[in-house]
Amino acid sequence: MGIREEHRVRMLQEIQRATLELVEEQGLEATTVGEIARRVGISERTVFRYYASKEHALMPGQQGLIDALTSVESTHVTADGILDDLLAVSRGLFAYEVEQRDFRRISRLMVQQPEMLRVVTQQERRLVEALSATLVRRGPLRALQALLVAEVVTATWRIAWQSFATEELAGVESDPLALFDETVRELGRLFPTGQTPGSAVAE
Amino acid sequence: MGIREEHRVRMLQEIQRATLELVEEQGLEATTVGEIARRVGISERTVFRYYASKEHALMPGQQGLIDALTSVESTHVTADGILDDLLAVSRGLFAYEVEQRDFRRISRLMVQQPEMLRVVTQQERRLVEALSATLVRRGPLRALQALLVAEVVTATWRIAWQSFATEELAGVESDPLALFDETVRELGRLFPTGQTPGSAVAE
DNA sequence: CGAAAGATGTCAGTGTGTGACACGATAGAC
DNA sequence: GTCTATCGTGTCACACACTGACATCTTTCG
Repeated sequence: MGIREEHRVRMLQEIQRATLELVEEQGLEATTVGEIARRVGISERTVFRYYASKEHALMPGQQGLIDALTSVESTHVTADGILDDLLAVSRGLFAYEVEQRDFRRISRLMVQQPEMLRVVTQQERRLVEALSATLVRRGPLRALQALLVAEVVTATWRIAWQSFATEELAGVESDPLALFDETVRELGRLFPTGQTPGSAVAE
Repeated sequence: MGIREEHRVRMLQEIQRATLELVEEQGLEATTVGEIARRVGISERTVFRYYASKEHALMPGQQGLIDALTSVESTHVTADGILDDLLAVSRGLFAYEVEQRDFRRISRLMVQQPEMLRVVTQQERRLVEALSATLVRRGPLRALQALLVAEVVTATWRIAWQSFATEELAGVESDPLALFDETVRELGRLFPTGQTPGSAVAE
């Protein structure tokens, strides 16, 4: 594809860049689509032709994470085995993403502006849906298991990210891999025996 | 408090009832605040004086769950012990809630209209924030642990709820307690040994 | 009773998001 | 290289979700 595809990619980038700048300057709420359009030099209408909403312009979505996770071909047949594989891929991608400039900028925003966490979790819904659907379709997992695995992977990613963002803003230059591992480790510690808790208690 | 408080409670109920009806009839997107107002017989402006948004009118929030969980005084000092206590309380509340009429109606909507799941998870953000904040404030848990516990409790509730809703819509009349227990059990099975997975893999 | 506080409707305004149309630019056929 | 279908863009009109301000009526409480 020639000029057209090229132009489209550039526009997507320009709009995202402008949005990111404005949100850093004024916050998400205070930034209007009109301002974004003006900064890029296009009409408001055109912004919506590239991104479905302000939020999408800011954070086009975990498409990379979705693609990576839904294309994992696990050799395991148990839920915990598949989870391990997915976490391993997430771990690698996390270490890579964390080096990207925009990822860090969004991390900062996530800690500074609580509204941003809403946007992140919102986008992650798509990941949970896509991943659990994939797992059910081609795996030996039941719907409940697939959903649990997808939610755990997503939550792990988000919490590791959030922790990283918090530490970094506090001035600590931490190792992303170590932080991801610690998140997974602590998560595992929540289930020491695999027993069902609370069965004896009622309301 | 006399007439005023009484009237306020009634208005809250009436608006919620009207919203629920309309969303059942037409879906969330298709239902406008104007319609809600008209059905109750009040002005559009007044609807917003009772609920911050259409979504809040439909589902005033897991306030019950938030209150119940943030007031749990656990005797345990480890993350997994506290998690057990919180899950036990959730379990009891789940069994109770599931008997409520509106809870079932919302359950049905959750399965039928995918947009609804967005609303639910949205509302649950407040729960995660409130719960993790409480755990950090008065518990021996580090921020990361508190966040993990809060996310796990929330996800468990949501998944159990979702499973229940799915089964019920499929015609299966299932035992909510058993379903909640199964969700917790499967979750525990995802972490059989507590080892850190994937440490050897990179991207 | 009378004054302060609260609830409601109306009105005007901002911001998001969508459909329709016209116009200019590009791509591929010839 | 022209010609035509397709695509990108701006403009306009519109629907809907909210918000602030004001006037009016009602409840509360001294």
